[in-house]
Amino acid sequence: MKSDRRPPNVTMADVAERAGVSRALVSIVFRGVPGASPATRQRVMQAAQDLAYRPDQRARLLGRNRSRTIGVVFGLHHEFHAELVEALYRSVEATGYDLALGATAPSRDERRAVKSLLDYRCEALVLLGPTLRRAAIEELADRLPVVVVARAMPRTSVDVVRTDDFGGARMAVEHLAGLGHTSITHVDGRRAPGAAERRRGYHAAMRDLGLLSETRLIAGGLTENDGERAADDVLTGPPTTAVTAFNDHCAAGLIAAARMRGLRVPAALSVVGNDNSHIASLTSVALTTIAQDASALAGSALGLARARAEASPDKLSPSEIVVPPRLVVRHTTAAPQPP
Amino acid sequence: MKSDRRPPNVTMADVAERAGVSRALVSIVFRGVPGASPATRQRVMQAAQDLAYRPDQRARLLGRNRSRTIGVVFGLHHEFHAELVEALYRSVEATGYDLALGATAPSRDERRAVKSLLDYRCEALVLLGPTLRRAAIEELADRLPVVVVARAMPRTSVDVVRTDDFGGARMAVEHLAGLGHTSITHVDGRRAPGAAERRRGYHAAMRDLGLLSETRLIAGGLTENDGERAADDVLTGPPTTAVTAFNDHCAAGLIAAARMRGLRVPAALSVVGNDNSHIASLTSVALTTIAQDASALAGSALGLARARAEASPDKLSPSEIVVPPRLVVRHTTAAPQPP
DNA sequence: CGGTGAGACTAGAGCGCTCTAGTTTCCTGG
DNA sequence: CCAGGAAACTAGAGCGCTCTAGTCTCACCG
Repeated sequence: MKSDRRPPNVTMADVAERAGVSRALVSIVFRGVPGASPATRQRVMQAAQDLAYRPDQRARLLGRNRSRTIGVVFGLHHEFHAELVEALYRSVEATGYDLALGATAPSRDERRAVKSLLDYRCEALVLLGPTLRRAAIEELADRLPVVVVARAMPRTSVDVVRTDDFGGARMAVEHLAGLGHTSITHVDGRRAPGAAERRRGYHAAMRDLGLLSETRLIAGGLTENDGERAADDVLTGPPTTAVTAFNDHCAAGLIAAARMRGLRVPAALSVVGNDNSHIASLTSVALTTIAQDASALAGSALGLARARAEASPDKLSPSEIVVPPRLVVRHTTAAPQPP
Repeated sequence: MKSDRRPPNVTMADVAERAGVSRALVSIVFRGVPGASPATRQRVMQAAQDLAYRPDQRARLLGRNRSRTIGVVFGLHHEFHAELVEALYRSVEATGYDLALGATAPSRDERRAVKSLLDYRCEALVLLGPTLRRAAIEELADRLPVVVVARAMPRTSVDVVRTDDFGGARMAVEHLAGLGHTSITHVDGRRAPGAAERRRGYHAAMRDLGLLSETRLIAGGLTENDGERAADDVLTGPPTTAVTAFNDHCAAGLIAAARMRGLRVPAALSVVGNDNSHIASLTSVALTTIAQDASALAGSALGLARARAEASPDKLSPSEIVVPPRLVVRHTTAAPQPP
């Protein structure tokens, strides 16, 4: 089957010649705009098929002076970003826009990713959980529309789409309270992005449930190790029957440490995570957690990006879209053991 | 700071004018080829800086009739692919090539990813663990150079870069034998890609160690659940002190089930996984496993892709590069408990 | 039956680069 | 003092598309 590989690229002119029409007509047909008779359309398509013609994307973009491309900066190793990217692909489908991916990793920082995307003349940038300095993001937003996803940026000039972390934390507490728990502890994420919001949500929920006196806050972190360390603090001191953790990893570490001490989860200790990471769905963990709505986040982000790309600069004032999270009940929460 | 956003794109001509030279000279400077005096070079660079000029990538690619772009198809949710992509970015750095990412996900299949990459006129395609039919891949390889990574494709016309699964399985067994284990069981991956190789490696190692009579093969799978199920078979029947599992997830499930039964790992049962997935490095799992060398795989893949992109078609015969894996010792393996 | 206008189609000028084939400048050696 | 040649620089034709401003055809209407 080693046929004529790499034929001297088939271009529009070739198709035009074979179909016996002008190049412009081929363009019309391929863009699907009016201006060609059905018969001709058919003929052109046939010719294109015969020659295995595919329009050159680069040239298209160059020609019409819009790239119709939206750049997405995402963390290669960040599993939730993967979900967001997938959702973005789905959302972009019907819009006529294209996605260009710029990956971020320990060995490749966001500036690099942004730069290469800029070189391809994206019309807008969607930054997933950017760690860039606020000023850097705003500077970027001076050059092209920027949408920040999954990071709170209070009082900024860029668009933000994020999950309601405050509400999510509240949901976790309410779920536990609903099961009958009263002494509910929060293991927080210290200074991690979102940690403050979740802490506040926890607090507000406890207050509203009349459990203010039971409020107990423990410094945690983002990793399993943080969770394990926090277990010491949780399990000593006043007895607690339930914990909401900053995220799933922290929760998993906590659970592992608790079980190591012979504590049964959820019988003796209920735990709610946050993020619905892959780890939460592992059957050996089966963590009850708060899930973010990737589709909604992606859809909103794309909507904003397009709106700005199409609007004349600075016509729209920056908006913040807050998406509600969802409680996913698995097997780490149960009614408290009768004493 | 809402300055003049979206300035009517600054082009090469603008830079040329400001520097008082021809467009061609600007091109020379930006391509870094000889033909400009240091003084001029300096002047042009300054002008470019003043205008915040960045060459339009699309136009560059169109102009020189080579895209110098290598397409990479990867699975968004496949964590090892993330590592490979990162390594590819590192490898591509110094080559003057660029990477274009095409993501694959449950809702976006490989054909889609390949198609969009093709539209950007990549010069070669690197497919990470493709699930495409063999025929589809070979057909693709008729159109442009294709390198398949992390999938064995015996007797094919495309280049393949993969890890030595046979050797990896052998390493796992030898590690266990070195610790003093003799009754070593293998929980396999049934028909999963790579499973057969690993099974064979296990077998060969057992034979070479004179442990053929201890050989015990149990049907497993790729998931945690498969591992949990396999635990039943492993723990009933003839006593086993060590297990090599098809992959880390299967191993983790096995360990969880074993611990659930009160069996101590590694004291009573040593377990070796395979792949060095994220889950293996979790402190609550800390799985001894076999790691693939992402850098080597990426480097080789890129090398092949470039070689083919540069060579005249079909000059090179297809090659298969097999990269040795590496044993990562964590805390699920130890010497067998004295009886 | 000439005028009109919609529909089908084309010529050709970009888009922002690259690159070949020059032209100009200036040094060097005979 | 000039031939020769390298180095510095420029003109202009692409690359493969899009899109504006046409031209041509032909049905339809007053």
